[in-house]
Amino acid sequence: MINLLSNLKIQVPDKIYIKDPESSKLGMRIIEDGIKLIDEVGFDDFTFKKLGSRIGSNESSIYRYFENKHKLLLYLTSWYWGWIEYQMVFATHSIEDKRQKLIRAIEMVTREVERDLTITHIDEVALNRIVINEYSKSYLTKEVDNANKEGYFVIYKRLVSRIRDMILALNPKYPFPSSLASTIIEGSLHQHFLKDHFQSITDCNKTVTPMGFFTDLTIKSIEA
Amino acid sequence: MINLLSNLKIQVPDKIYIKDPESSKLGMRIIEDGIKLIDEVGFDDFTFKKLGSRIGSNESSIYRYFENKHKLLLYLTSWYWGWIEYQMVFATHSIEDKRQKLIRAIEMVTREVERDLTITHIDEVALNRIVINEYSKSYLTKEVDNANKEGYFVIYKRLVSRIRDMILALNPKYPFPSSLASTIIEGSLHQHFLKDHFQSITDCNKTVTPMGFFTDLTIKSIEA
DNA sequence: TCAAAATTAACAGTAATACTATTATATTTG
DNA sequence: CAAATATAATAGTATTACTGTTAATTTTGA
Repeated sequence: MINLLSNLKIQVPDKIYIKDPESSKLGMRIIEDGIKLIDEVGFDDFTFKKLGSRIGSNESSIYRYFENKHKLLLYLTSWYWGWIEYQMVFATHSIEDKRQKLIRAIEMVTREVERDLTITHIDEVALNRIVINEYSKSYLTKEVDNANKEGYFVIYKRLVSRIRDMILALNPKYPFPSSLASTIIEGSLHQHFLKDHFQSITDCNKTVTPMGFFTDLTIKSIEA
Repeated sequence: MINLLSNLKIQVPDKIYIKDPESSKLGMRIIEDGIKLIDEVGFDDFTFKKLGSRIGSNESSIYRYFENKHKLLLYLTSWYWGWIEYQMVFATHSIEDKRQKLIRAIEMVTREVERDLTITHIDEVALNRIVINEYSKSYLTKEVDNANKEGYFVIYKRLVSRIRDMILALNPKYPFPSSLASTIIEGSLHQHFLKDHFQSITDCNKTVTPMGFFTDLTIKSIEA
């Protein structure tokens, strides 16, 4: 995987940006330091002005790449899900056993992420924290339906669909494959969040993982 | 239940507000129209200025009740979970069969809400939409840990704990009772949201309900 | 019932946000 | 090397999220 990825570019829906940030040095810094700054101060307190001064550039130059900070969040989270999707597809494609394939897929979408050193300008661990803390804000808006129509969530939806298909492959009669797939992905983010802030309402900690919980939940649900 | 509730006041942690909105006419209107306005324009576009002009009052008068709009959201969602908790406790307390008790509890926290006509100043249906669309924003902030320490989420956590206890009562050996309980509640909100905006990644629709999905999931998981 | 206390309305003001627009300078490309 | 493009610098605007002050109104309790 490691060497394969170095030649791959994660494709983000191009309507999300005005100018492709991967196409210039400034664009790369917007992504690189954008991730770091959002991770540090949180999305709510993040502004293009702060990012500009951090990268020694100007607020208005950043506006040439992204219409607003919400679009930047959509870019970052789309990239994240594209990266997860790639890893999941790669890790599962050669597994013939349907059960093992699904288990591996769940592992890939629920596990703790590690740095991908083939991609130098993106800190995936920080980005994972952003997804855990901020992803909901990308769709919990009055404009969801438009954003969805524009295709801003295709990658995420495709990832959910892939898991749904693996669930159906294992048990074609299971009545809630899409809901289970979306629950695994969203629920995993939520359990990671609870583990860090609300330990009393989760079992996840250093030894119990969201992966363990969702694997158990899935297998029992569809094999029962 | 209907007549019982009319004499009950849902207790919201008092650190959330500066002055108890239930203690005055203006306070009641802040709650009543606050719900309507947030429901209409969304929490992000909601301001005290808009609410003030809507209720024929002044921005700064609202600041006497709530420090900021985030606190108002915490108040509304705490009230909502307190209301759900009350209904759940009431609906389950006389059920002896552990399995039936848990199923009923899941029903109460996942079902579509209906107006409670004993409470005139709160539109629970609109409030339910607010919880679905905005609840995450109440805790996905850099200040979660402080807010949690101040007790702003006690009601929600208590509700999750009640369901965890019912899960454990049914199967004391089930290894993920807290995670399952929190997944039922959070996941149900999420499925309701998907049903309205992302039909392709949920099975929920007019006939299939989040209730059906989570009941199946829970029973299979803990009885397997 | 009258005075004090509390509440609310009205108004003014501030720092920050989320932009847009313009111009000048630097860099890239054909 | 000229033209095109990208970026930096600056200025400006409407709105937000407040705080503070004063005046009017309502509540209360002696």
